[in-house]
Amino acid sequence: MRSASDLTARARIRDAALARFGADGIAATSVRAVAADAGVSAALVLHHFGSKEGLRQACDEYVLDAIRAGGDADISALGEMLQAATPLRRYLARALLDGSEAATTLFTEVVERTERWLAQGEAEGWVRPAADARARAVTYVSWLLAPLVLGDQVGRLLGGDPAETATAVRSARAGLEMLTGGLFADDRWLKAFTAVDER
Amino acid sequence: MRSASDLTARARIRDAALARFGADGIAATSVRAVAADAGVSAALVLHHFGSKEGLRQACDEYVLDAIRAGGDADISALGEMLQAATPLRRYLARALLDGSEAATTLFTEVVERTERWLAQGEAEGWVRPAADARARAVTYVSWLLAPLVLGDQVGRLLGGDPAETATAVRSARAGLEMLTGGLFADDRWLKAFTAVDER
DNA sequence: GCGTGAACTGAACAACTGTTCAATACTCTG
DNA sequence: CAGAGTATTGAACAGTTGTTCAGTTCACGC
Repeated sequence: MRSASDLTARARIRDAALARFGADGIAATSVRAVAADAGVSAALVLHHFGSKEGLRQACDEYVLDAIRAGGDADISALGEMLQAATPLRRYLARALLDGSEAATTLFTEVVERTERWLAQGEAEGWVRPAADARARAVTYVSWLLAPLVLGDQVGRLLGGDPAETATAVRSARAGLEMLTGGLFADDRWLKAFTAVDER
Repeated sequence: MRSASDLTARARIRDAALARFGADGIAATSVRAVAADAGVSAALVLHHFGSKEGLRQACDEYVLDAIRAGGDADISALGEMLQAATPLRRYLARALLDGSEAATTLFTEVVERTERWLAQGEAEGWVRPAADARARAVTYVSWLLAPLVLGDQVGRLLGGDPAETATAVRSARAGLEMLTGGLFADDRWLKAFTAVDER
């Protein structure tokens, strides 16, 4: 963990913004609050990033780069990456909900990578065939991101110790079990859903 | 669909707040904006709800009641309920992320109801046994809520037509298939995860 | 009709917002 | 050392924020 003082002011501001934006939301965070966290004046924030919107975009790009840098290997790397960097996680969750441009790009990228990955698995026999490959990829990715976005709620009900890694692992394992063996032993719900859907 | 003018001013304000809070976030929404949407003065909003925070709590309670009223039968009823009421959905997603008291209560309630439901299914043989029943229930609920919270992203990649019901159904079906048959045909990922976890 | 209380309003207030600007401190190049 | 350019600041700005308040309109029981 790097200390706050050896970073350039610009980087300190960006980190402070990332944390504040993630914790309280962008609209609820003032430029002055970010400046105070970074130990600089509000004017300097604007000097470096032009405007609050510019600061937000800088955060977007930083998160995007950070995830792209770590996530080239496979999907699980992205998961580990996100588990490690809590402020990043929170910010990303907000960005996804607010529909920022960077978040939209990221979501699209991850979905497409996942769709290819699942198609490959299907060809090699370790992924079951799907009726709607696109919908499956989208749903799978949103499931991957769910504990991230709802991290506070999930963490609270699974022990809620500050070291979130343990609870994240517990949740990930439960998810993997459902995806491996299935949750339902027969297709009663699938049938019921189909029946309702055809109406 | 009820028209805006037959409602009491208080109800109109609450509905306007629900929509605005959900669309833009609470911090980004001003009391004056809500008042304008409801066709009243800003002072009247404060007269009825005391403060902006009071207005938020009223929204919380309203959402909680609306969901409780419809969701007593089983889980799928909650799903349909949420699909129908888009403004409610959006507001709930924000509330879950912000960790409001009502959202926390709701999440806890749903998890506990789900855990009992899954335990019953396990006893009756239509749900596969789980190593960690609690973690499974929490994860399952967060998966249920994922397309809700990430609705904009999911909708965009699955056609994005304004009638969101169609895409929601598509996503729900893909999810149900994964939960019924499983996604992975063998346990390679589960084994890999266990191996990493034990380190 | 009359009064009483609720619904409702416009104007005002202090605090805070993002942003600008002139001025100062700092760091490196020539 | 001179100077150019960057980093950094405090003070000020116009606009918006949540909230207050005195006053007006309205409906209804006596």
